Formats: sequence, structure tokens, C-alpha cells
Amino acid sequence: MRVLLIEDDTVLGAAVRDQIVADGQSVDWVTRLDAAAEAMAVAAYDLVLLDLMLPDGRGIGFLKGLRQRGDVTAVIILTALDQISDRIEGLNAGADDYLVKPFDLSELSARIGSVARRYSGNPNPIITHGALEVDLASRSIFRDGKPVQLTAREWALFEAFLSRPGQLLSKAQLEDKLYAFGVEIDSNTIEVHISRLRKKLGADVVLTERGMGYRLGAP
Amino acid sequence: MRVLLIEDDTVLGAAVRDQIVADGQSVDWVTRLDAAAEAMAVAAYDLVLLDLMLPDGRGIGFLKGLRQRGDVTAVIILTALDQISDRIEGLNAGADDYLVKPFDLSELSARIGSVARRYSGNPNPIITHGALEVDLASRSIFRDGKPVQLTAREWALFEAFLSRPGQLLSKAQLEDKLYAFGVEIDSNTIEVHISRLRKKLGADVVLTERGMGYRLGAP
DNA sequence: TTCCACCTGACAGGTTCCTGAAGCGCGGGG
DNA sequence: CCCCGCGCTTCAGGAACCTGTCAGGTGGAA
Repeated sequence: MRVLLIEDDTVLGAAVRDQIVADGQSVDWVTRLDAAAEAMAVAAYDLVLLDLMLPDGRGIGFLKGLRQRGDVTAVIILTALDQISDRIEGLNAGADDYLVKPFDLSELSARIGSVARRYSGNPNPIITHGALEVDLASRSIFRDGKPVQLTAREWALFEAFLSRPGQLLSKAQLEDKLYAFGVEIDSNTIEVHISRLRKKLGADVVLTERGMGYRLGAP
Repeated sequence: MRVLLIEDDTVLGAAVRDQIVADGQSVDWVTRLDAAAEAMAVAAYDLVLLDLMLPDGRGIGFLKGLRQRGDVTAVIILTALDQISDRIEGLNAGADDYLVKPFDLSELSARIGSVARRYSGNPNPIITHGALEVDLASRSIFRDGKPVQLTAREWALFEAFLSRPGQLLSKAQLEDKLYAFGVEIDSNTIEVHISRLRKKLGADVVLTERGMGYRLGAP
């Protein structure tokens, strides 16, 4: 895999470069946006690590430009802790992930691995469950090969079952998983979400055990 | 079982370590994330106890890094009461459980036991009783390898016998176990449930002792 | 044999659950 | 700024199924 590192801090840049090399990837390291544009015109990269504060402009603009040209190369933003708004702006502009400086080098490796996997031929581990194919990392589900869209709550619910296959989960346990501490749900919300899950994923994804709870259905 | 404790508070850390040792497990105790990463690179742990506020960074990032690398080691988060948002973030990041400081050491033991069971090679302890395999934690029963569905009352009844194998239980005792205090049962309800249990699990799961009560059958 | 404790099929009442529909709050687009 | 769409929650009617009760039957003990 080939990585383009855009970072003007020489100490950090060197550390990142070394880490990536240690992971067995190849890196090109530039310190300016114009050099980055030049590099990307010449070579195809699988991943761009983008610092947001650079001597010849802000990285956000660079990223937006990339995306507007239809470039889908994975981009991970490197940002300081106090630039929260930049971070959000970066994700909105089309970044795939971000890392807050100072960051752990092993964490960097992990992110790189994750993003790379998302983009390369060998994607994320996929759980097959009957007619369902579930990619937890990218949060996508296919039913009989057709994509299914789940909402946030539905995902949280389904994940709870997937993470403990075969285990009986009471409504109270599921509420704990779906809601922040202290939030009281005094109605049948869980039942409603179960119902929606079944409508989207099949009636038998979740089994009811009356008076006790729910359980992931047999594949 | 081998536990990695990541906690910079020396008083709390020592207490936790001693408790785990008292439970018969072995502990490695580090106070920094870099040391933790190093330890995990060298040794395989069954469980990580992770404080969120550490001198060299926040534990959340460490946890996310772990999960993104595909590491499924069980992680229990230790957090102060006022860091609610951190806790939620932690669970989202892939923590298995959390403990709010200050916590009871017996509570710690319980959680450790629960999480460890969930993750160790054979997840839940399975009780084999003749042709029956019973997984108390996930509330599932197999008879001759085939799953059997019990209702709530049937489970309560069966559990009463399993928790006191060999012991004679009078109908009055069983009623106390199945019903809230003050509920009066003025008929042969227990007999009926025993009958249903036998139909599902086999005639000899429960033995009748005329005039005395019932007892779990021989395996 | 007679009595008594227990077994078990049947059934009705009540609890639990399902699901369509409506209300609410939030964020995006006009 | 308002409007709109979307997701989440709540509500309510109805369905599914648990479960307590009863009655008739079985079998052991005296």
C-alpha cells in the first residue's frame, strides 16, 4: 500500500513515516500542499494522511478540492486537540477518519489498517448469518445480496445480538445497551425496534422468549 | 486467567491488584498507555481493566486502537462518576463493561468473572446432566443436542433444582422460589409445572418423593 | 379394596407482545 | 426564517401464548 503523508512538523512527520514503513507500507512525505497536489498527479495513493495547518494553506480546502474532482482516495486527518471544529469540518469535507495529536503510533497503524481494508480488495471481516451479510466495521448489511439500511437504534440493537450470539437478552439489558445511563424508557420502545428490525432483516432474525427476553435467531 | 490493569492511581491500583490476586488470577499493573501497549505486545491477556484518564493520553483512544486492530480482548472501563459521556463513548468504542469509581471490590470480582467467562475459550459454563446440556448464563438447554424452549416459570423451577442438586425441595419451598411474597397458590400449580418440565426435558429430570417434595433426578 | 397424593389433558383468563399510526424533536434545504 | 423529512417514541387494538385451575385418571400404601 502506498501512503502520502502531508505534514510540516518534521519531528512528527518523521515518526509517522517510520511507523508506516515499520508496518511494511511505502510512504511519500511532503510538507506543503502544492507538493502534495503534484505528488498525487504523478502517483496513485491508497491513503492520504493530511495535517490541517500547513505553510501554504489549510488542508480542508485541499480535501474539498480532491472530493470535488471525484477523487475517492482515503484521507485521514491529523489535527491538534483544540481544533475540534476543524475536525468536524474535515469529516464533512469527506475525510474518512481523524487522529488527534498527540496520537499513539500504534493507533495510527490501526487506523491506517482499517481505512486501507475499507478501500482495498480485501475488505472488512464479514459476518454471514443466514441470508444476511453483515460488515460491522462499515456498518452495512446485505440481505440476499441486496443492501439494507438500518437506523442508529436499529444498528445498536442488532449489534447487541450479534456480539452475543445465542445469548438471551432481557429488555432491561437491551435498554442498557441502547440508552445512556439514567434514561428511563417507560413503554414498549424495544418491542417497536425489534419489530422494525424484523421487517428489514427478516422475521426470524430475533426470537422472542416470552417473559424473558430476545435472542438472535438461528442462521 | 491473566489480567492487565491500566491505572495510574497507586492506591486504587494496589487495591484492585490485591483483589484480583485474592481471586486467584494473575495481574500485570501498568500506569501508562505506552507501557500497556508494550505489555500487550509481549503477553496475551484475557482481560484489560482500563482507566480512562492516564498521564499519557485518554484510554478511549487506546481501546479504539485495540478494536480496530481486531483485538477482541475483553475490556472493562474504570471511570469516575462525572465522566458519563466518556463512559458511553467507551462502550461505543468496544468496551465490554464499565465500573464507576468508587466501586465495590466484590462488584469488581463479579464483573471480572462475568466478562472472563464470556470471552474465554468456552464462553459460558455448561452443566451437563444426563442427556441435557444447560447454559445458565444464556438460558439455553439442549436435550440430546436439540434445543429446548422453556417458559419463564419452567426456567425458574428448573433453576431451583439445578442450584441445589440432590436436595429435596418441598412444594412450599418451590412456591416461595417461583412467586413473589404474598402470592397464594391454592391448587396444584407446582405439580402442573413439574409435569410440563418432564414433558420437555424427560420424565426423569425430577423425582417425586411422595408426601415430601421433589428432587433433581440422577444424571 | 379404599384412600390419598400425584399426574396430566383441556380450557379460559390474563399477561405479554406485535404493529400500524400518530406525535415530537431535530437537522437540512429552500 | 419556515418548512419538510426522518427517525424516535408513544399509544392502542388485537393477536399469541403463558399459566392457573379444574377434573378425571393413575398408582402406591395401608
